[in-house]
Amino acid sequence: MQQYKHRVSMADVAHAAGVSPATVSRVLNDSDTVSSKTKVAVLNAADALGYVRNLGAVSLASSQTMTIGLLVRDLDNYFYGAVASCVRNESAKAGFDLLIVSCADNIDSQMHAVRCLLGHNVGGIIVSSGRVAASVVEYSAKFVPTVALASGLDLQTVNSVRIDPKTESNLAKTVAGYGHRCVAVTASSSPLTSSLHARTANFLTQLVISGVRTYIMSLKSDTGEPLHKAVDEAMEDGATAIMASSDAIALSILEYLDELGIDCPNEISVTGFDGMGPYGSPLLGITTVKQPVAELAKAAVDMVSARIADETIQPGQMLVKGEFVPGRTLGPANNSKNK
Amino acid sequence: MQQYKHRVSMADVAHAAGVSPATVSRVLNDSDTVSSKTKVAVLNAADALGYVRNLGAVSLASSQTMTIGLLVRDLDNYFYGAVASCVRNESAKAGFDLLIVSCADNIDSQMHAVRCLLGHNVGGIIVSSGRVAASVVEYSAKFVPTVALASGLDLQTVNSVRIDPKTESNLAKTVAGYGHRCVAVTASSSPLTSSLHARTANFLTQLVISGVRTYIMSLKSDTGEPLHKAVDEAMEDGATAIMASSDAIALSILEYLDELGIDCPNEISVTGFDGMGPYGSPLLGITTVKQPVAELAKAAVDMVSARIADETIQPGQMLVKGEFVPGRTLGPANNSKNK
DNA sequence: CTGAAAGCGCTAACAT
DNA sequence: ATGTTAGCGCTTTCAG
Repeated sequence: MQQYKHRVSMADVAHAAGVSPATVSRVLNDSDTVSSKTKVAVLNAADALGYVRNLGAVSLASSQTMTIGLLVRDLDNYFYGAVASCVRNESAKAGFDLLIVSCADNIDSQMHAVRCLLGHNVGGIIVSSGRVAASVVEYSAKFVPTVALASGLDLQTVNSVRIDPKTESNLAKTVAGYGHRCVAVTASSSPLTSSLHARTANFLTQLVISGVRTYIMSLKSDTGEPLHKAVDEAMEDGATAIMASSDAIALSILEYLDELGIDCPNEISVTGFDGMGPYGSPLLGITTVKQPVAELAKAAVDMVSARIADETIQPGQMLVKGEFVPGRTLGPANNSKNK
Repeated sequence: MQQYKHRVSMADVAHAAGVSPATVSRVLNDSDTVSSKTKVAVLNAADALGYVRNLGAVSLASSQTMTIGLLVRDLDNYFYGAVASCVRNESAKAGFDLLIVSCADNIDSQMHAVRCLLGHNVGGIIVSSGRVAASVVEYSAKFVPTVALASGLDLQTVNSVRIDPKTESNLAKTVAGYGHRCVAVTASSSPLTSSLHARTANFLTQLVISGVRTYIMSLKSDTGEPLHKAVDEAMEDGATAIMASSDAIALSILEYLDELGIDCPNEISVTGFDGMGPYGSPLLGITTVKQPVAELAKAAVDMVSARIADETIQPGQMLVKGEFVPGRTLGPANNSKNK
């Protein structure tokens, strides 16, 4: 534990303004039962002394809060950065402060992050990450309204906003429509995701329905050697297309194919998911789906604030539509066998 | 203000474990003066009741804190996301919780963000954004140890960690070395950045030294119409190379050139800065400089924690080296005139 | 319209 | 080794 500088307190401001602490509190809380003269005096005193409100004391005394928390696992991922950015904007509009905490890829770190948020008395928590354990989200939901944003989690106790699974099926259909008969799908394995990631599952389901042979590329990390090996194996197994569960993974795959001198999409097709920022650039030309982040964020903030305002509201689920981004990395199948 | 659910308090845990609140506090603070039997009893009770520590009350009572704050302006920017991610990892290693708040591009929002962090009793603040006003950073420094990370700000009261300006000069030299005699440099204008962004200034200085004619591309936003217009004008003015102050801007420029059917680098060269994630991809091939984010983050966290631990330490500055990334967007000059 | 006093959850002497 | 007490900065009845 470390000291932090003793700061100006409400009592100091009260003293300087020649009023009682209670009055200062009233002024700061915009109470209408204060004369405008004292209001001005207090505000001036606060300003002159450089007063900063102790939010911990405020929520301690009032059992109230104007802040919500955002838990993200990976800010080093453009998609979640964009999510955080949008969630902040929406929170601000709704009059809430947003506290963002990020965590590592293990339960302990995630639980710690949730407790940190709860410890700061957030009124609600938005969790955004496919790789946050369900138990962590459910734990959060025991204390405050919790919403899973773009997470693939489907829990009764928790609100969720995510992209319509049809968007994922449609992408799979499109791939199948290009004549691919053996398609590999990436599956990020994490100590936390016991079940298959929802997106991967949706891809697979549709591919199977479309009569396509599927191959699961199990990835321990999103980049590097393991990915290379998985790509090699998928191709050996006859896959003519790879459906990556994110643009970041798709890009890594494309880079590897480029290194190998394998032509995409003529020898093998690759699709991504997210369609954000640089990944959606026409210069990269990734065939992908653009997630409507702003819409997702707005829905998430609306949900938490509604449930904070009215405790009787039950958690609900919501789906938004993604937009197909054509790109140049998806092409007809069988070319590899023709050459 | 909104209610938040009444939670289990230390008194409840104490009661359940049949001890006094003080003992619970001792257990939670890992005091060695507690018998292992009671320790276990308390821990079990806390667990059974779902106890979550009220961090506000803790810092209120102890005037101590184990959390530091990170202020970023734009999480919707891969570079700052990466920074946030690294800062979190380093903080965790140092035993600090990290509270991240992001803000909008105006002083009010930034001041609010700093106050939010201070209000939650952070022991120190790391500010990461070129576009955060100096006054905001100095305000923060009045209360807690503050470090500017990769910001271009150079203030006495504040620590700073940034990339060595030589890295920027060297990039400019390299551009000049390719024979460019009229080079445009992007300058993001913001209500907050009164002076020129440090990076832009460093580019310009070196270009002038190298005897190159310079042209300043004033950008109101990093993308869209204004950018297009600025590119048009720079080219009309005879620029054969554009030095963008970030990869994101460079990419937007490259996309526009592509739209126009202008060949890069044969007709005009473009360089970026940051070299992170997708922007550093060989598939994009941007000639840029890679910022050592992990190193920057580590230095920043080291600085705050050192100053939190020892108040007498004076704020210092630190420079780290960036790494040149060749790419394919920088080529010899004059081609446009030859054709 | 304003002040006095109690108490939020916790820690830190001081007792024992 | 553990309990008692005061008080951190604030809000909130309750008086006036």
